[in-house]
Amino acid sequence: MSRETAPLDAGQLGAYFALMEVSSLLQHAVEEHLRADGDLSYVQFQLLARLADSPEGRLRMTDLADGVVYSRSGLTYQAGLLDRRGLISRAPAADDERSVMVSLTDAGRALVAQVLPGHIAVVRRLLLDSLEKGDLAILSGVLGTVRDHMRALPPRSAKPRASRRSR
Amino acid sequence: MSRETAPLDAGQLGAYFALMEVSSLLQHAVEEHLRADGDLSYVQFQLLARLADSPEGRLRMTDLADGVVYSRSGLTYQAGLLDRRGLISRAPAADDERSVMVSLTDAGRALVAQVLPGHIAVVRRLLLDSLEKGDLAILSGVLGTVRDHMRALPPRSAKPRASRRSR
DNA sequence: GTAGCTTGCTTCGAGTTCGAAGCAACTAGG
DNA sequence: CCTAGTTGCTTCGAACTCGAAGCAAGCTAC
Repeated sequence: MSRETAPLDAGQLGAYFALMEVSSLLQHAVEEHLRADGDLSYVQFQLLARLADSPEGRLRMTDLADGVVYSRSGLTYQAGLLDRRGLISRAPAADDERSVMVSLTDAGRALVAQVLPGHIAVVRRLLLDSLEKGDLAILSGVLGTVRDHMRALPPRSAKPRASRRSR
Repeated sequence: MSRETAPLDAGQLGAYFALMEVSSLLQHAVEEHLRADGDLSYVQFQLLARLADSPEGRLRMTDLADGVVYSRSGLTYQAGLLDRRGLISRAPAADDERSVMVSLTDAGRALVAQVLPGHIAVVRRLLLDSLEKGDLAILSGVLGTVRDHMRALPPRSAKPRASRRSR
């Protein structure tokens, strides 16, 4: 049995399981709140939040999809919903006719502002309150490293269609 | 603005985002592998693995659903699929006619054994390889605490239907 | 320029998800 | 026992998700 596929020891298993379970529970809790408080799904909130966070309040579809780890077709669907509700608007990019720039509308920005406090409260209650101050720093440090590591490896949404980087 | 809803500082935000992003990326990667290697979804694998892990190789539907943070109706659906493929079997519990005991079949156990090495390899490559030995222990310790904290708070699947604890 | 590629997005179909409502088996209180 | 409440699971409908296929705009090399 190679080193790659050798069984995981208790610590490794524990970390992996705990990670997936915590994120899963947290997501469910957050989702419940967002639905009640602003009639938003978790994905929708993520999209709006990411837009609100971006310097210009607008992003290309692809960047948005990659940001939230989401399929492109799924994004088209969700963008349709958000557009219909007047929370975002879409327009072809000036420099590239193919690209669609998604912008947050005032209503969208207002909705984010409306649900954010409750959202934060949930995250605090479930995640942050059970962390010591030191733990928090460690957690974000460690997970940050992991994320960069992961992002460096596989192109998620929009993987190269034919050729790979090296061939 | 109350303490509960005050904005999160950079460290808190970083921890929260990193957590959700890492789990999301990891899940997608694992899912891809499981699909290719054993025609299983992530949920299905979790269900089988949990059964394989249980002392008797069998569990009640509800416990299974709670274990993987999944809706009861969703579990019924997935159990149907797994049953049809001969990976699990279902039978009413002896002591309570309402309960359904789910058992792993030999085929199910074999399939878990088949996909496990690859599964481990993916987890290792994406998650574990980017962790220092010390980080790993810390991560699993911290997340373990968080999980217990979360589990203690809200009854996820199967929340009280009518009355609440206090009224 | 133009043929052949790559890229950005959408459409489509099939499969999956959830919560609400429903049904049967247990349980408590009289 | 009966009645009312609770619990375990399934059914149902509506919504969401994904990847494959499709289409148009951009790029490259001749």
